Amino acid sequence: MTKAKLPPRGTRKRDVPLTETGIYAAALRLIDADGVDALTMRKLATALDANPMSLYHHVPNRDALLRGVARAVGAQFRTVTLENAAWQERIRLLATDFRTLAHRHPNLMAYSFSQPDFIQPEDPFWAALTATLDAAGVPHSEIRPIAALMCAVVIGVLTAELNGALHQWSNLEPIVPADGEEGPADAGPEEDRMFRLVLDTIITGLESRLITDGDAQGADRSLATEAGSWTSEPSFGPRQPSGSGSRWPDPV
Amino acid sequence: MTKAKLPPRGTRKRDVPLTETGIYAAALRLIDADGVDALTMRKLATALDANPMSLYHHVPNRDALLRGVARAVGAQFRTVTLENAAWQERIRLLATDFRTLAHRHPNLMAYSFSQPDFIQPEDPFWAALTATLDAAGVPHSEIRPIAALMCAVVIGVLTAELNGALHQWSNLEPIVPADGEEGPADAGPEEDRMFRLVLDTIITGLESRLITDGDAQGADRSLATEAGSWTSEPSFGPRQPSGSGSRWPDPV
DNA sequence: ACCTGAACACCGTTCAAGT
DNA sequence: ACCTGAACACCGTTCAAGT
Repeated sequence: MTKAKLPPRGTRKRDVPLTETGIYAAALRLIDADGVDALTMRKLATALDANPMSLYHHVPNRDALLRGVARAVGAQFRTVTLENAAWQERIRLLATDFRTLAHRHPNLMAYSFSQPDFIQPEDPFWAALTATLDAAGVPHSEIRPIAALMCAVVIGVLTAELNGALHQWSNLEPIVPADGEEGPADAGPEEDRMFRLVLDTIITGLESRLITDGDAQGADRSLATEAGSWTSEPSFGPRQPSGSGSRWPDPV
Repeated sequence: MTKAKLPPRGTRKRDVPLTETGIYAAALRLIDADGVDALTMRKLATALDANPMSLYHHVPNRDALLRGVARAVGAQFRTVTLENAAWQERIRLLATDFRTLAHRHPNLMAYSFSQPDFIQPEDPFWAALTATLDAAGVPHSEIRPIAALMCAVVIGVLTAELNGALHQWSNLEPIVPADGEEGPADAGPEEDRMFRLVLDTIITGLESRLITDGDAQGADRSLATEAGSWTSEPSFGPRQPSGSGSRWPDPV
């Protein structure tokens, strides 16, 4: 890297030739800031201090650009390490990692979630999910449909969380304003609790189905004893993923 | 513009002044045909045989137009009649009616599902859902979060069905082609089965939670005896909503 | 009151021409 | 090989002017 060639004057943003990955990185920055719709080939070019038409030398078109950004970000996440914990915990870990990624780049993920090819058969994520369902005792013919449904469910809940629908729906039927000022506080912990609630509910539902179908080979411990109650406090719970690799973004 | 001046081709589409509802109807036709992104103020105007700028006299802008179309179509559905069946069946009915609407206008609903204000507190649908959860014995403080999560889950599954993700994910890991030609057939019945599967799973999960929390006042009958098995045939099942109002669109 | 033509400020993308 | 200016075919929307 030749540093001797100093930029002409002032803040030149790019002293290096255009690269596909560099274009993706700049696009991700713009998407994080203003959303996918606001990302424009022309605005991206000026952010890169380049001519708009130069981009087309590295990226076929805008759609391919977005796909590339989504793929690059997804690669951050698809390297989930498996452990030999109970399948319930492994599913929880996969889902919370998914959610962490959604929190990190909400604008991009809201777009990615609407793309049908967001999850690919080669993804380590898909392999981990299907392997977990297999370990749980799901019959082989049902593993892929169940995995697909779980992806759809988690994506649906995350989409509703990201666009604010979850929060708005939970607060429907506005309560009459009492004397004290009870602001709706920050949305964070309540949505944490709701996410755990869906996860627990579908896991419990899966367990029931596995047990009903005769002895399931992998589901020997019932979650009934540790099932959270309706009235469990949002501030803490026994359902925290036991720090086995799921790290949460700083509450902003 | 006098009537004597006819457009070149004889079929004049509009001999009546522009109306807000007429604009919505024409917009819905275009959306059904080509999707929301392809709906353009200019194309809509030519479809109505009007000047593009005339539309702005009845509709503030394109966003308001789309909201209006979504609201008009949603009103078709939000008049769900409640019965006094078991809460499980009532939830199934609400969900399948939702799905019927999604099948009738897939392009529009794929857009509506991404709008956070698609479900409003005044909707009969929301009232029916919360009343059903209340009847099931869900504690009052949890009714709205649970209803919100069920909406998010159903919307997630329907979105994945509409954009083909559900079908694609289910067919991941391509099977080695055996001797016989086992084509993937039509996507319809398999997705019917998957939709019932999610519904049953979350209903079973809810039942478990209700029973675990001590006696739930409304859940006296267990679904265990009628719970479908993993290997139930897709062609029929005991889970059909008993013809109590859920009508399916003609399989196209 | 309702409609309209012209115009503005944007888009994504093509293409021939530069170096 | 990489880049670029000009241009094309679209957008949503504003606005002054028509009837």
